[in-house]
Amino acid sequence: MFTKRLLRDKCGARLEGSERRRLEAAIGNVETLSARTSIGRAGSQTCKSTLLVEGFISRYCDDRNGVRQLVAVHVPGDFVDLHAFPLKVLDHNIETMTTATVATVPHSELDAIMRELPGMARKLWFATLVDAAIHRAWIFRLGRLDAVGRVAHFLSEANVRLVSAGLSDGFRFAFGITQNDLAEICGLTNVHVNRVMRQLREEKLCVFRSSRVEIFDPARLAARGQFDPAYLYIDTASADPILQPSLCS
Amino acid sequence: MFTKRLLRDKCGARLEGSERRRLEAAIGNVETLSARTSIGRAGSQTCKSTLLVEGFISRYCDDRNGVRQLVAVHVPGDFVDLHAFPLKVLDHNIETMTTATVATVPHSELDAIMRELPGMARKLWFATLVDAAIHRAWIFRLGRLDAVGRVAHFLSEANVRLVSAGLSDGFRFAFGITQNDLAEICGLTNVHVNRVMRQLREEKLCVFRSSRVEIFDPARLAARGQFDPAYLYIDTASADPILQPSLCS
DNA sequence: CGAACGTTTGAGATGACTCAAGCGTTGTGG
DNA sequence: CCACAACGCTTGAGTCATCTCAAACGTTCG
Repeated sequence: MFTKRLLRDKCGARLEGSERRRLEAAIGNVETLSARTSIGRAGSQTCKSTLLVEGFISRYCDDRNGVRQLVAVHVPGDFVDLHAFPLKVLDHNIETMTTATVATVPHSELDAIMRELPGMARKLWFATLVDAAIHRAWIFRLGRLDAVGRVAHFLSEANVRLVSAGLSDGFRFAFGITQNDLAEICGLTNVHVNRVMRQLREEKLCVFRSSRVEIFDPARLAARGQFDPAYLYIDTASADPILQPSLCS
Repeated sequence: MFTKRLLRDKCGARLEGSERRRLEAAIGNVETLSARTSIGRAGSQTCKSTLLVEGFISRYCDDRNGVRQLVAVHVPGDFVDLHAFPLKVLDHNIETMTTATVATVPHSELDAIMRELPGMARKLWFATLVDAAIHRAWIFRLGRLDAVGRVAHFLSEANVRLVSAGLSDGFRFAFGITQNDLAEICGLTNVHVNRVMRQLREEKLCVFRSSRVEIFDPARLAARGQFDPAYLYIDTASADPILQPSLCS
């Protein structure tokens, strides 16, 4: 089943079996896209939303000179552009960061789901609000942390989200992005990200090599980035305890 | 009527008369708070949401040393913490920036409204997604603009939002915040904000004096901050054309 | 009138940037 | 299977934007 991570821990409550089945039935098509494929452009109208099954997807704004600032990174299980369901018009661009498998859900199906399953409206709304909470954490990261702190904060966030998705054991995970992507996430230059990575390596906090992140000390990394996972609204009660170590005490 | 600006231009469609009446009927109490009064704390549970009638309210995160990063500023008509309705737990703090009049809506009333008026769920959801779009613009501002650009971008945003609320004529508006607030919004120090304001004054873009902002050239200010109002999702068709000049061509 | 608060200015320190070059890895076509 | 191109990573040197610390000034309000 290609949607086994579907919205896991992202709705404030587990999806009921019937809800998950209905959502999966709503999927129009599933396809695998190569890295750096555009999925949506700022200003464009849209009548479908995208579930990320595998890989990573970014949302970003271009500045006047074409320099990017990422505003979100999505992990498998995320409803990448569910906000486009009410908004209809995108205010930013969406692109695969890696090879990615995506499932498409027509907005007409979402309308039907909201009519048929009264609890789903609240759960889908919740999922978009978690995205907003992550946006707030990114604002904090850019506004108040230095370069090392920003990268430490982002990698801590990625780790917790990937643990929740079942794609990290809490210490290492596959992450096929580049130092340049990290720069566009953290509001830095790729040159400086490189120096930051060296520092994180020398301080024995983490390494990022050949598309894999290894975190030697999640608690110290989180402390360096002032990371507190509360904003991710992961329901620790419903989550598999083995996959939910206390990373940030 | 203290809620005449209620959610104006924030729902993707105008509120119907019946919807506005129902929402006003849901208001529990209205009170005027002095500046710097806390309305909600990170980590706290909440069972009501706040409509801002008059004044300004901030949402912010504290860093380890108690330094603030604002993640949102609300203008009259905003549903300040509507996101707390689905989320229930706050991930940040909320505080008045100025003397402010607020109306409180219990979540039980919002539940009732969503049952009674089927169109409202979508409109309230929309309003929270506009907040998220503003968050994204703030991420862009912090990640990719220099100090002058950040302040120019924020003041351009404030101007357009206040025009929409009927509180700016497109060139000047009352804004009872301090340079230190501006610093906490733009991820700068108050000393540097002061130098930025001098530069904006010398370049004849805008002045901020005795709690009033005057923008001499909205288009040039917007250009300096790479500001494009599309992310505010203001429905220009339904807005009063006199209050919606083309500020950022 | 005095206290509290916000604004303004200066001088020196520093974190991140720019530009430039070299190195390592990966994938591909001859 | 090698060679080369493309891409990403690494390092250095010099510059610049913003920060820190410190002090003085202006304004508001009780």
